[in-house]
Amino acid sequence: MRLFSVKGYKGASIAQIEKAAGLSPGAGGLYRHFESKEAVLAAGISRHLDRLDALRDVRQAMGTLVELDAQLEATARYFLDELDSQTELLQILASEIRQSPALLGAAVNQLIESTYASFAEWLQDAAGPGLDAERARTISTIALGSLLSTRLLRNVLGVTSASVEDDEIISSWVEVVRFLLDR
Amino acid sequence: MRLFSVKGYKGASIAQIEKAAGLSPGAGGLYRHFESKEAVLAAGISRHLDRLDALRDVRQAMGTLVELDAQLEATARYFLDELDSQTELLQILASEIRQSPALLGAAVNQLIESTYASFAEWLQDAAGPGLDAERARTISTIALGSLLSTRLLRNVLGVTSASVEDDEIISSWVEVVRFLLDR
Amino acid sequence: MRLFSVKGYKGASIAQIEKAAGLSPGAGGLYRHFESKEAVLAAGISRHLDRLDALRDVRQAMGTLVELDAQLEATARYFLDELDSQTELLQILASEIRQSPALLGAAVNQLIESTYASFAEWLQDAAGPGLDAERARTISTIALGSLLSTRLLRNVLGVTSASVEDDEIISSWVEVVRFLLDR
Amino acid sequence: MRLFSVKGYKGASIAQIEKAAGLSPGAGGLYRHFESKEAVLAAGISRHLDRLDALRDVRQAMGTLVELDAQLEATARYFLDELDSQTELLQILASEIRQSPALLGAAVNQLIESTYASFAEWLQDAAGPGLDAERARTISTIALGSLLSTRLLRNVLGVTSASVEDDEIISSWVEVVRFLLDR
DNA sequence: AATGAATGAGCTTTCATTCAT
DNA sequence: GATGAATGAAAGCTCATTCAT
Repeated sequence: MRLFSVKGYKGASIAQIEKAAGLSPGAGGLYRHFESKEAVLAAGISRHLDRLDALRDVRQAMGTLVELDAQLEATARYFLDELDSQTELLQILASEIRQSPALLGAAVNQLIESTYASFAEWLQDAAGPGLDAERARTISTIALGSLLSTRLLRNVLGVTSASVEDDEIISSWVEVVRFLLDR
Repeated sequence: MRLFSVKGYKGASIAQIEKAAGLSPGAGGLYRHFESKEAVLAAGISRHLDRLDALRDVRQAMGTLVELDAQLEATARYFLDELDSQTELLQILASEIRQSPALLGAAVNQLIESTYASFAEWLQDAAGPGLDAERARTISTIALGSLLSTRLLRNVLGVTSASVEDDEIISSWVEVVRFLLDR
Repeated sequence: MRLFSVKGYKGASIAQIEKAAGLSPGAGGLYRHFESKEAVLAAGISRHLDRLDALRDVRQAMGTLVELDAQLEATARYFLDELDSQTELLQILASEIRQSPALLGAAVNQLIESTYASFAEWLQDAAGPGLDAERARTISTIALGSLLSTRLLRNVLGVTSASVEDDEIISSWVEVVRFLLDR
Repeated sequence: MRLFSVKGYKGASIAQIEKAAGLSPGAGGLYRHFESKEAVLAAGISRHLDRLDALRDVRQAMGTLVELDAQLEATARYFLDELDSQTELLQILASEIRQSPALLGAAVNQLIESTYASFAEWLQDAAGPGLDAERARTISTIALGSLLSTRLLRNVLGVTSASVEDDEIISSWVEVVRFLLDR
């Protein structure tokens, strides 16, 4: 997966993968373990997805925190950390989604959709019955999106310049979510 | 550029590019016009960048609008439209940045950095002297990031599920920026 | 011919030849003047051969000299000079003779055979009736060959090391030819 | 090496080499054994050079012969035979020396220089202290050159016409060397 | 289970040659 | 007479995949 993320699916040759796996490069030993190159990618994606169950429920980040601000801050940090730990997967998805939509489409949707939905649900719980589902969904999109964009820019698009500190982002982000909830 | 964005740099063969350009595929006619395959990409990136001057100054979207809400809404719509019109470029950047950082690095930074900086400046103008540069930069990152993420998800990562309507996003986004400015 | 001698027939492209001839490279302007690439080589060879009439008669080198030693020395110097001035042709012949034997075979034979024969005749004249044709031919081969080899080594095989001065060679060579004649 | 000598380095395609080696032409199977086309030539040259140790010491040709004439005749025949057996190498050298001077330069010098030097040393031994090194070197150049030229003409330049029999050449050549030594 | 070797297909690039302008 | 452009063919080389050992 590291090779796929760095060199792209086409750019990572079977020989390189074999070498990285401790097999003799170019000997085809990989085919004892995978049916084809595409199966290697599929298996890698699948393994990444298994680890993603965690991200699906952003709520768990809050643990036993009771204060809203603390809950939100924990959520933000957890979300950013999870995105960072999934950098390889995101890079592969961004590169190959248009070549293998069937294989990768499910992965993206699982990664993003369930996270957004989970946070929307939490928002509704936190705000009480005054917040309808659609609006909760909108707030979730805006709120998580502003965090997500920092990671997509840095980890996927390779933007290095002019980044704002995470602490700055998070403290303003907490205010914004509070504001959106209170309204 | 369409071929590069759909199939990736390695996946788009010279023969396919020639065919798409009306040349006989595989005959190398392209080399009368470009020195190498990489030069084709460089020229395409360069041409895209020339068109990006518009995006650099998000302020121009507001035109003669005087009311703050209207200004912000125009800005949001303009930003989203520009991102949509640069879909190809974003897809290529996301796919190839790790292979050709020298060639593409400038493009990403020009596209993103100048836009963020420009919006931060506008925020300072709108908020008056109470808003320092660092905080303006933070707000710009959060605000534009939440819009940007919708486009990166849809256009780059291919996320199709569960998108919220632009109108919903924008109306909440305007409120958020107002809140951040007023505080 | 310079290009052919330096890069070989295959290595010298039509575009390079056009450029060297002041035509725009790759435009095919050369085909107004020659029917094919091979015709360019043929014309070049032909032009070189026209200049070779001189070499055919080594006798002319001696001019009005009467003393045998002086005649021989003049012959040797003339022969070496001619070989040097035909370096390009020799390089091309050595490189391409096996590809275009029909085209180039005549050239080599004209260059060498007539020279050897001419010197053999002169030897017979100089030695008087005691020297039969076959032996004159043998002496010519040995004598001219020892001069020729220095040029083939240096100009065709690119041997740079350990060459003996021409003056040394020539003075011993004159002695050798005298010895062969006198016997 | 046969292909290189007949068609030249550029003219011998990888596909032809593969075919000649029993591989399926154009499949690139050769690249499992050589890094590049140039490496094939380098390996071939290197293998030829290993066999050239013999030629370096022309003295060995004389074996236990005691009579000078017999020694010289054996030397001449040995030298001519070695040159004939290195025809391929000489043809390649003559064709490609100007394209790959680094690769081939060593080969020519090893082939020629050491042979000339070795014969010069033998001449000094045979003539006694009256023959200084420079003159021995000159004689070596003239004597071996006259033999060499017959092979370069025939094997490298493809001259077919008017060759003198080896026996004729050798018998006169022995006389010449004797004369040069005795003087 | 692993490897050296092989192969069909395809890649980027070069080139001799042609041709409308 | 010269040129920009085009093209069929072929070059060197890479690679996913197969297979006997």
